[in-house]
Amino acid sequence: MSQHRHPGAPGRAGAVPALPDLPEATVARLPEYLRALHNLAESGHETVSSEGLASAAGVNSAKLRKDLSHLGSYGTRGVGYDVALLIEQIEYVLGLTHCRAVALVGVGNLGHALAGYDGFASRGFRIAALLDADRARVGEVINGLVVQHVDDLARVAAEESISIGVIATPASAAQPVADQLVAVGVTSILNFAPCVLSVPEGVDVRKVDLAIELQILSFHEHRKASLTALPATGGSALTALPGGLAATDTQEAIGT
Amino acid sequence: MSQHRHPGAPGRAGAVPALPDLPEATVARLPEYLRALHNLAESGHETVSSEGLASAAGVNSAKLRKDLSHLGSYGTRGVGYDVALLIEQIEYVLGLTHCRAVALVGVGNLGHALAGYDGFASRGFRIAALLDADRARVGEVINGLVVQHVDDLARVAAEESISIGVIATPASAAQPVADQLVAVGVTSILNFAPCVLSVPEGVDVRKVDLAIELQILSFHEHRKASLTALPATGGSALTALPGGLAATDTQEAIGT
DNA sequence: CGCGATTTGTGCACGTCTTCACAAGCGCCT
DNA sequence: AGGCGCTTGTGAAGACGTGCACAAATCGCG
Repeated sequence: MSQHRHPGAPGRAGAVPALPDLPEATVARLPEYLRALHNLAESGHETVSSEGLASAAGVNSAKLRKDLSHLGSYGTRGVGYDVALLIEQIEYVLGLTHCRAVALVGVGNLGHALAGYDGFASRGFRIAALLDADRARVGEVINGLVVQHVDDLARVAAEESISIGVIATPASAAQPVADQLVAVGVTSILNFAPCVLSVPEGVDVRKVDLAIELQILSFHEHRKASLTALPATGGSALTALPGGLAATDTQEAIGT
Repeated sequence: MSQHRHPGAPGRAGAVPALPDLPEATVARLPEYLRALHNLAESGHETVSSEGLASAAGVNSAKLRKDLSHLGSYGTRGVGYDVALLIEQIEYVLGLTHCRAVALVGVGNLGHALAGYDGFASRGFRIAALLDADRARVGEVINGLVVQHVDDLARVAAEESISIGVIATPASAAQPVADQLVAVGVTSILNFAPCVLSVPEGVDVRKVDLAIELQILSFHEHRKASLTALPATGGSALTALPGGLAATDTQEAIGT
C-alpha cells in the first residue's frame, strides 16, 4: 500500500475506473469534504492536514482519514493532502467530472426557490428542464427556463440526457411523477414531497423533508427542557440507572 | 412489561415526564411514522398493524416495532396500534403538543419558499418572524409577515418565545447569524447555508444542504454507470472478491 | 370457557460505523 | 547521511443500528 499512484479520473486509460464501493456514511460526507476543499483552495492553501480539513468539514480527523483512505492513498505522510489533487479525486468518485442535467418537477413555492438556487450550478449540476402538471404554469419563465408540461417529459428527456429528477410537487402528485420519471429512464430521484415513493429496484431515491428536520429539533428542545426541569434527581436518573425507569415500571411490579 | 399504561402526555400528573433517551435513528424516524399515522387517521383507520404502518412509512416492520417499543407499550397484541393514541404519544415525545415558534433568517430565494411553505404550519410550527440583514428587504411583507432587520432579533425574541432558528442566508452570513441566535437564547438551529456552524455546547444544529443530496445521488449514478460498463467481469469483481481490486493494486506489486 | 389465529415486544446475532492508538513513511535540518 | 518531528493509513475494539425469529399476550369464536 504505497507508491503514490493516481488511479482515478486523471490518467486512467479507459480501463476499469476501479470504483471502490464506499460505505454509505463515507459517501454522504465526501461532498462536505469537497466543499471545504474548495474553500481552502480559494484561500490559497495548496496542502492541508487531516486535522485541518476535518475541522473545516466539521468532523473528527480519524474519521476523515478513514474516509479518504477508502479512495486510495492521496496523502503524504508528514505533509498532508494536496488540495487540488484531492478535489480532483473526490469529484471523480462522485461522478462530478461532467455536468449533470437535472429535471425539476413542480414549480410551486419550493420549486421556484430550487430553480433559482445557484448552489446547484456552482457544484456541477444544471437544471435542464422545469416541469409542472398545472397548465396555467406552463410557459412561465423562471431563471431563463420555460416551464413545460409534465406530460412532455418523454420529449424533454430525449432532448437532454436527464441524470437526476427532483420532485417538488405536493405529496399527492409525487408518486405519479416518480413513475413518469422512472418511465423515461431516470434512476436517481430527489424527493421533497412528504411521502414515501415506491420505485423499482435500481432506482435511488433520497428524501428531504423540511418539516421532519424541525420535528427532530423539536424533540431535542423538548428533551433539553425536561432535563432542566429536573434539578437534582433528573440529571442522573435518566442516564440509565438500574432504577431509572422505576417511575413507570413500578406499575408492572404491581401488576405481577 | 405489560399493563397497558399511558405515561406520556395525557394523564401525567406533573411528575417526571419520563422521556426515555431514544436512539437518534429512532428519533429521526418518528416524524415519518407520525405523518403516516395522520394519513391513516384521515382515511378512517382506527388501528393499524406494525406491518401496515411500516409499509406506509417505508420501513421494515421489525424496525418499526422496536422504535415504538422505546416509547413504551402502546400496541395491543393480536390487534395492532391505536392510531389516535399513537399520534398523541409520538407528538408528545417530539414536543409537538404545543405550537413552536420559528424565526427564519434570510428571505432570499430559499427563505421566501420556506416562509410560504405550508407544511410547517400543518405540523405544529409557526413562523413567528422573518429577518434579513439587507435593509432593502426590511419592511417587505411575505405571507402576512413583515420582514424585520436581523439586528432586531433580541426584541423579536423577547416578544415571541422563539424555539427554533432557521438560517437561510448565504454561507458567509451564516456564522454571525448563528451567533446572534445563540445570543438570544435559541438552542436549536436548522441551517440551510452550505457551511459548518460552530456553536456552544447544548445548542443543536441540523444541516440541510440541497447540493449535497444531489452529489450523493450523482455518486450512485456514477457507480451504476460504471457497473453496466462491465458486462462480464464487473458484476462480480466489485462485490468484494479477493482479487477485485487487483486492477489498481497490481501497480503496488510492481512498485515493490 | 378454552382454543386458535394474530400481532406485539424483545433477546440475539450480525453488520456497519466510529474511535483510539500506533506503526510506517515522508521531509527537513544538521 | 542520519535522525527527528510530523502526519498519514490502518488494525482492533467498542458503540450503534438492523433484522430475524419466537415467546407472550390479546381477541374472537365455537
